[in-house]
Amino acid sequence: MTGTQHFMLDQYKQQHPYLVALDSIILGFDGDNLKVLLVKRGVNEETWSLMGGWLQPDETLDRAANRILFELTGLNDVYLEQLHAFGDPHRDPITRTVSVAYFALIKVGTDESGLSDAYQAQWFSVYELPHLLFDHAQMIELALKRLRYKAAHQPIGFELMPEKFTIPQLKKLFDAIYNTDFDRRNFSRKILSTGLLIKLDEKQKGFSKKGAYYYQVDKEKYQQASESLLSFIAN
Amino acid sequence: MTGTQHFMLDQYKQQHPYLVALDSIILGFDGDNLKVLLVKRGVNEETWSLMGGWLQPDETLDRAANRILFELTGLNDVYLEQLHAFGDPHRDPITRTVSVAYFALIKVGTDESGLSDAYQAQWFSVYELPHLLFDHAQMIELALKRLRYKAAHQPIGFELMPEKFTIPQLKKLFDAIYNTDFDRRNFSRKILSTGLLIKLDEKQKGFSKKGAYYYQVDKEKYQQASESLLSFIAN
DNA sequence: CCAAAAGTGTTTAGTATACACCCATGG
DNA sequence: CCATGGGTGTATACTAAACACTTTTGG
Repeated sequence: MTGTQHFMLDQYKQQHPYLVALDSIILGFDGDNLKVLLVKRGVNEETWSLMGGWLQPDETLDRAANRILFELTGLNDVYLEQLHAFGDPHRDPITRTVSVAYFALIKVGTDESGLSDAYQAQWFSVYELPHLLFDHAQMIELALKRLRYKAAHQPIGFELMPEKFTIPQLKKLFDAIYNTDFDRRNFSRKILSTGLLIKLDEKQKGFSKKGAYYYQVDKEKYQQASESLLSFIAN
Repeated sequence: MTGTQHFMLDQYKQQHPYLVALDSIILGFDGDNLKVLLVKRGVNEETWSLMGGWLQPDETLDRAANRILFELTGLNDVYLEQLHAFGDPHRDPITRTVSVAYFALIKVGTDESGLSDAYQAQWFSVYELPHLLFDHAQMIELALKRLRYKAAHQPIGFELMPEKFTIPQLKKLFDAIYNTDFDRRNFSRKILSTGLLIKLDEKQKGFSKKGAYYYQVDKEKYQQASESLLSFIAN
């Protein structure tokens, strides 16, 4: 037994360790456009970067991603899921790094105050990105694909909406995600048929003359729907 | 510039590096059941393991996964895609290791001869697994979820079939994947309506009295379909 | 009172499900 | 000649897409 263990340890010792980073694609919706939150890197004035950090010895990957997200946004209960591990030997020119990318969906406007000043964070339209560090552009692209895919199959879109929202607002989100223009009437019917929305007695004022009813997500049903779908879908 | 660079290097030097492993969930179909290929670990006679290995300094993750798969199976052109990164601090009790899991779909029976003897590999039904190393059971479970999900949305199932196959055989595969019993007639129509299959002039003999026609995948159309779907779906 | 946005209804086409029926052939 | 598995057809129910019409209200 001890012999075997020693043999194993030797096997392990021969291997090269690498730094493991986490990068988060933080997506938000401002009412018109799908946005991604980027931070400024000291390296180059014109290079932006995803929010990232290093994996610490006592952390799981999920936990590390949550910690890093919290450091920037001050938010804790955020939709966050692992996207993909990136490990090109030259992706980081300084040293070999494997980065596990996560994507987060947050409700913009809910609480911008939590945004840490330390990182000089800024929202960018996902269709007009600045020059990005390393393979971060690739990561964002993949995150968008995943979002599009998932939003079509599960009620993930609500994660990007505020607590109260109108159907026309929700349609705008889907239009932005798919970069298209859904039929107002069919969209409304389809969304309501999920039974996940609760109609409130309050109408939106100031935008349109008639005013649209506010809705909120039926958290219980949403939970169930997410679970039944998530157990079926990967992750 | 050099100042900045030095600063960055210091930042990097403070970080802890970890071993990065790759583990492959190799799935196959023997005509009746969905199987996973496991190897015996020296540690314990009764513990089996996924085929795995270490990330080498010059490799991308995909390349490393392919290499490791080749070492075991001798196969090169195999469906292989990244599944998920696993990084629990205690998943490997010997040392902290982050493992990037891949899942592979191979055509069983095509060429068993390539299987390296060095690893004592064996096929297990995915519904009757032995005791597994670390978090490998979890990895297999996730791979199955992903397979179920993907097979429902893209023509990925063919990767598990031999070059020539009959519709009833393909139905058996889908029955095995979903652990259900699809309607023979509707299944046939649905599959054929994809236009991805080419009917051959040959019938299967020995199994049924009438004999079922063999089909093969229309590689060109399959390629297109995969691309259009893959560009939409994550990864 | 009208323009603009919101909400409801209807028609039509396409797809999925369930099931009935015929075909081919080895024993 | 019939049991068994393979192949084709059809009636019905859903679901999705396209589009017309009515409602509300600020200016």
